[in-house]
Amino acid sequence: MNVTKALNIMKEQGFKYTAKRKELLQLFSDEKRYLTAKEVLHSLQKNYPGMSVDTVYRNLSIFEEMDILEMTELEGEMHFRFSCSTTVHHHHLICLECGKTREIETCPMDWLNENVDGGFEVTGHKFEIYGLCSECKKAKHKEAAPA
Amino acid sequence: MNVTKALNIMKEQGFKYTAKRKELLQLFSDEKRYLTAKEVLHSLQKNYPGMSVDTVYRNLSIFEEMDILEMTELEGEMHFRFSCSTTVHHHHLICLECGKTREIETCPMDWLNENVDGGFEVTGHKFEIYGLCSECKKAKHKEAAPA
DNA sequence: CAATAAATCGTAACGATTCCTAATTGTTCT
DNA sequence: AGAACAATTAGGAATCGTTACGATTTATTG
Repeated sequence: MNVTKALNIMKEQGFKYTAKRKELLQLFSDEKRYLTAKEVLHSLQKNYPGMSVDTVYRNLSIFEEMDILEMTELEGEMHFRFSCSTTVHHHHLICLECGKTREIETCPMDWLNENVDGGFEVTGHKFEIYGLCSECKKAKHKEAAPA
Repeated sequence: MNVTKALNIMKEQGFKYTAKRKELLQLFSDEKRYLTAKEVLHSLQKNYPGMSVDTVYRNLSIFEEMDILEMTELEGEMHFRFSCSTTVHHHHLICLECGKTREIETCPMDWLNENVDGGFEVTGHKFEIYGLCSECKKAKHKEAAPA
């Protein structure tokens, strides 16, 4: 996903172009990681001091419906990121410190689909691996054992 | 897990016996499915009209720390259930309508552990399959197409 | 049964998210 | 370019789940 592509999808779906929407998309293009609504708000308020929470939530929500953004819930808070470039189904390793992700292409459902039936209708699944990326791990160690 | 065992663990850890705690555990023993804090509160308020939210959350929380309850977050809300009898690591099929679950013993991490490293420190993972159990599926269809 | 610490109630506070209305802005059509 | 229309927005209030608090009650221990 990229800003231009996202703006096109937006137009096709009949949404209006606004500078704020473009900036929001640009933010996700720059920060390739999961962001909270609050992080998005604070970032955009640098250029648009009057920006309201409502605007952020509404736009995050419509972009997610258009599959421009991916959403997941981490530690009681919604997190958003640009949809991955790969169109194939995938999962993520997620750094709980900075929100950075790494893709995994294997999906556990491939192994299970056969055995699951038995009257249960599968409508979705979630597979996420949590931890610390190498950068945040280093930072933690430094902070724990200061010279 | 069962009520007696849970009460014993509670005692061992130095917590006091109260009628409310026993009733809360009994509820989870009867309802073998994920319940929200609100559902627990409403159920207990039948016998204890003055029951406060604080008490429910506090107890759910300590029981979860003692591994008497399992917790997961579904649709923005915490859900609790009695810990499964099997002590081995497992995952769940979860009915989003009624909270009933079915266990899966295969864990996707078994396949991935080898390939994941690369500086990423894994601290946890989540694998859940969502859908409708056979009972809720029937109920939905009836409701959708009334005679 | 008295002493003590834990548990509870009732309510207030909290943070994330949603909802509302009037004012503003982008788009379309001429 | 300008008028008309619908979509978007700001600002703040409302809601929801959850946590925090001081005062009171209760379980435990000796």
